[in-house]
Amino acid sequence: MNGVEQTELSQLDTICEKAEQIFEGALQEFLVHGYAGTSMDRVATSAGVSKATIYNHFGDKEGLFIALVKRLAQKKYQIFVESHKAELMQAEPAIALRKLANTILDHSMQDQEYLAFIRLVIGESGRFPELAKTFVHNLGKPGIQVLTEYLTNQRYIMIRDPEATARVIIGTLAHYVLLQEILQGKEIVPMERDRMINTLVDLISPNLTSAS
Amino acid sequence: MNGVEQTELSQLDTICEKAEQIFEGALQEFLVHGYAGTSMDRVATSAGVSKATIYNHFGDKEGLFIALVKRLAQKKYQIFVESHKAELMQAEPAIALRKLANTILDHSMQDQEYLAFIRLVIGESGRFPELAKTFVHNLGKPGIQVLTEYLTNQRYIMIRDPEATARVIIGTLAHYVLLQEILQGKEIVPMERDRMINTLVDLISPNLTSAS
DNA sequence: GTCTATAATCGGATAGAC
DNA sequence: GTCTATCCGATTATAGAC
Repeated sequence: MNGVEQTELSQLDTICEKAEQIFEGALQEFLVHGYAGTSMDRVATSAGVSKATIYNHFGDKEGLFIALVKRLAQKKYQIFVESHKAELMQAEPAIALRKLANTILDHSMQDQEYLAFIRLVIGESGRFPELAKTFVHNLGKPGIQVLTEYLTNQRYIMIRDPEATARVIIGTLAHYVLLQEILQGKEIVPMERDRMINTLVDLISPNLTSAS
Repeated sequence: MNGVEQTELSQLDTICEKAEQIFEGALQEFLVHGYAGTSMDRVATSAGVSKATIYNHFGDKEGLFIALVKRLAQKKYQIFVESHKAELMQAEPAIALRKLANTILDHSMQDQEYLAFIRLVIGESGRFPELAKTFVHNLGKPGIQVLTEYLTNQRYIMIRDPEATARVIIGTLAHYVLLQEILQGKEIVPMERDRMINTLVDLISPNLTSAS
C-alpha cells in the first residue's frame, strides 16, 4: 500500500471505530433502559465519546436507536437462523425437531442480551412500527421459512399445512421463552422444558414417537 | 340515610372519582408512551386534575404506574378468563378448541388497549419484574389452568400431558397475535387465521377432524 | 471529526394557600 | 384533599474552538 491509501484507511478505521464504540455504548443503555429511559449523556459516557460525536454520526437520538436496532436484528439473524439451517434437512422429524427445539431454547433462554432485545422491540413496537417490521423480516420470517421448508421436503410423515405447522412449533417455543424467562414466570407457572419438547414432537409426528 | 352518612359518602365518592380520573388519564398516557416516556404533567392534564393530587394519591410516578398495571391485569383477567371458562367444558375438542381459539383471537386482535397493554408489560418486564409476575399470575396462569382442566377432564381423546398441550395451544395463539398484530407482521408473514386454527385442531384431535 | 461549554426546555416532586 | 406556583436537576441538541 502507498501512503495515501494508508491515510484513507486509517481515517476510515477511525470513523468506524468511533461508530463501533457508539454502538457498544448505545447497546448497553438502550437494552437496559429502553428508548425514552436512555439519555444521550449516558450513551456518550458509556461509549467513551462526546455527545457531539454521536450527533454527527447519527443525527439524533431516534437515528441512533433505529440504526442500533436494525444492526442488532441482522446480527441476531446471522447467529440464530444461519446456525440452525444446517441442523435440519436430514433426520426424521422426531429427531430433527427435538434437536432444533433444544438448540433454540438453549441459545435464547440463556442469552440475556437477546431477551432484553425482545423486550425492547416489543415494548417499542407501537412507537417504532418500522423497527418491529424489520425484526419480523430478519428473524421471524426466516425462522418460519426454514422450518416450513424442512416440513415440506421431509419424507417421513405427511403434513397437511407445513407453514401453519411451523408456526405451531415456533409459537410454542417462543411463548415458552416469553412466559418463563422474559415475563419471569418460571416460579409461577413452572414447566420442564423436556415436557414441552416431548409434547410438541408427539403432536407433530405421533407415529414416530414410541412409548417414550 | 342521614346527613353524616351522606357527607361521608360524598367525600368517598369524591376521592374515588378523582382516583378514577387519574387512572383514566394514566391509562391513556402510559399505554401510548410507556413508563419513561410518560410525564406526570400530561397525566395530570389528561386526567383533569393537578399533579399534586396525583402525588397525594399514589406517592410517586412508580406508585401510580404499579397501581395502574395491577388494576389493568385484574380487569383483563375478568374479561378474558372468566368469559372463556363457560365456553369449554362440554363439547368435544374439535368443537371446543375451535370456539375457544376464535374467541381468544376475536377479542385480543381487535382490542387495541389490550395489545398496547401487552407491549407495555413486556417492554417494562426487565425494569418492573413484579409487574410481569402479576401479569403472569392474573392472565397467563389462569388461562393455562382452565385449558388444562378441560383437556384433563374431557372424555373424547387421550391426552398424554394436558398442561404441556395447553401450552402448545395457548403458545400458538399468543405467538400468532404477537407476530401479526403486536409486531405488525401481517403483511410480512401473512397467515390466515383459519389455517392456524385448523392446523391446531388437527394436531390436538386428529381422529375427530374428518376430511375438512 | 471531535471536543468543551452552553442553550433551551422539560422532568419529577413539593410548599403553601384554601 | 385539591389547587397554583415553583424548585432544581436532567434532557436533547447545538455553537464554536481545534
